[in-house]
Amino acid sequence: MPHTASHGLQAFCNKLELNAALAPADREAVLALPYRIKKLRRHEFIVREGDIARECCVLKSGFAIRHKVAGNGLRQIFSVHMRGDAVDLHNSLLGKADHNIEMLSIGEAAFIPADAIRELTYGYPNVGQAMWRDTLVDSAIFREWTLNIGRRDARSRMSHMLCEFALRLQVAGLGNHHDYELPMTQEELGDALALTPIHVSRTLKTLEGDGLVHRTNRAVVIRDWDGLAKLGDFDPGYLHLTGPG
Amino acid sequence: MPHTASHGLQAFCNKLELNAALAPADREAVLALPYRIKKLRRHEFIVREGDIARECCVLKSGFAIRHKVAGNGLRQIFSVHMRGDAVDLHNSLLGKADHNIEMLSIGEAAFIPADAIRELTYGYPNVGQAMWRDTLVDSAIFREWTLNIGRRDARSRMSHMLCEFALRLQVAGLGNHHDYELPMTQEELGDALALTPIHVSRTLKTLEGDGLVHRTNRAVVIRDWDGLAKLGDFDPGYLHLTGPG
DNA sequence: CGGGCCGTTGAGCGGGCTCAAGACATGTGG
DNA sequence: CCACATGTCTTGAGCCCGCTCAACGGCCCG
Repeated sequence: MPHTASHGLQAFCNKLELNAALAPADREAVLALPYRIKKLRRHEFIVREGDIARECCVLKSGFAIRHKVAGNGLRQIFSVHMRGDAVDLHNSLLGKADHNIEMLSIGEAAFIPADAIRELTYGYPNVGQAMWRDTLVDSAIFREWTLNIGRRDARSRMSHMLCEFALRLQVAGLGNHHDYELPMTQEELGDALALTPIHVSRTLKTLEGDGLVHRTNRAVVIRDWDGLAKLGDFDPGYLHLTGPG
Repeated sequence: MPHTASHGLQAFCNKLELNAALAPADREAVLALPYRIKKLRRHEFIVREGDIARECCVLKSGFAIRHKVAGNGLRQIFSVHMRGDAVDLHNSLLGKADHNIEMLSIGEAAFIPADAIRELTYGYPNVGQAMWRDTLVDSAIFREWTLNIGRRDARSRMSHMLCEFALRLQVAGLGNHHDYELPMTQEELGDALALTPIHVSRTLKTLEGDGLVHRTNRAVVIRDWDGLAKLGDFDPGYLHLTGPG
């Protein structure tokens, strides 16, 4: 799998190839998509709920989150995205955005006109399939988060999420099972897990006390993968990392 | 919009037309898909987690749920499906199912080979777009449920779900804003809302006491739509009922 | 050196859970 | 027709996980 990130869409193309076999012509067509690169600040919104999304954004570096704010002011983060993720295929194909996408860190992204994506799927159905499948994997992750929030207690919830990030970051070439950067504050962790930041702090403390993980600055060190996966009830099947079939 | 349900895939076709403009040839191609009709019993599983899904199932009548059971034995329902819903485009295109689909009531469904779906999208990209969009709307509903479970209290959660069902059933031609059948037990409502059945009972009681809804047997009567929608923090935007753009 | 931002710690509260019992429908077979 | 089992809903009492409110400490960066 090529890892050269010189081209703005290379990481995206790599990710699509995990989803479906692409012919050389398919790959060229993806890399030939028109796009512009934009630098993004921390906390900058890429899409806001209610926007008509005319562009689709692929992350080149940095981290972003999907989220929505309920009427009572509480925020729920739905997913965390990293290099190579097409961060708003959802919003751009649905028309009107139903949630926000916000940068978690500084970064760079490629913006592709939504029409160009649509046309690409007409001419290159393999690529269309791969992108469709990519959004289906996102769906599977949403479901697992629902299960996580609805049916697991704070310690399990946290463990599960840390395991998921470990695997996804490894696949994206940004770390390994045991050690990765994660630029999230405890408040942001809380909004992802539906916990208060205070309880996030206490929960992490007990996980560290049990020798499962260690967290410094904005990094995570997993000390006992098996223990963490067991506590987190973590089965990576829902990430569909092995491709179709 | 035609409502004749004589053909097994008519309701599905109607639903796709909400998502994208279909040419007559597109419509014919959908209705020409090979399928077999099967009667389904209450609690019958259509797909089980871990299955390799080779068929895609479209509901002709009855209700079905998506769900998954956590390691601690607690079940989370992700969505409820009704006539015309392609209930496992997700699983069948991802390959290995990562969740269960189970009938909530008796019903009938059309089973279409997954390969036929895939080929259809190659020959009829408009149909492919419409199906992709359909799964994206499912995604949006998953996200809203995550928000609902993570960030709203029991009364709001219940109100929100009852509002969602009212609108979706109306679009499917199965009721109206104020009055619809919903064959779910309180235990099933609890598994959808991440509440215990006991608390579901108490919550419904207080909503009835406030004159918002009335529930009998397996039906729902909404007495005060505005009040229920306000309490449930319900904004139907995420259902994307107005089509693309 | 001051002011955000972030993380920690403590004390008390409360929404939803647990456990338990009972009410009320169904259906089923005798 | 009743006896009984099963599934569903209700009600009560007590408890606990995670929340709220509040204060403090560390850190970075101007």
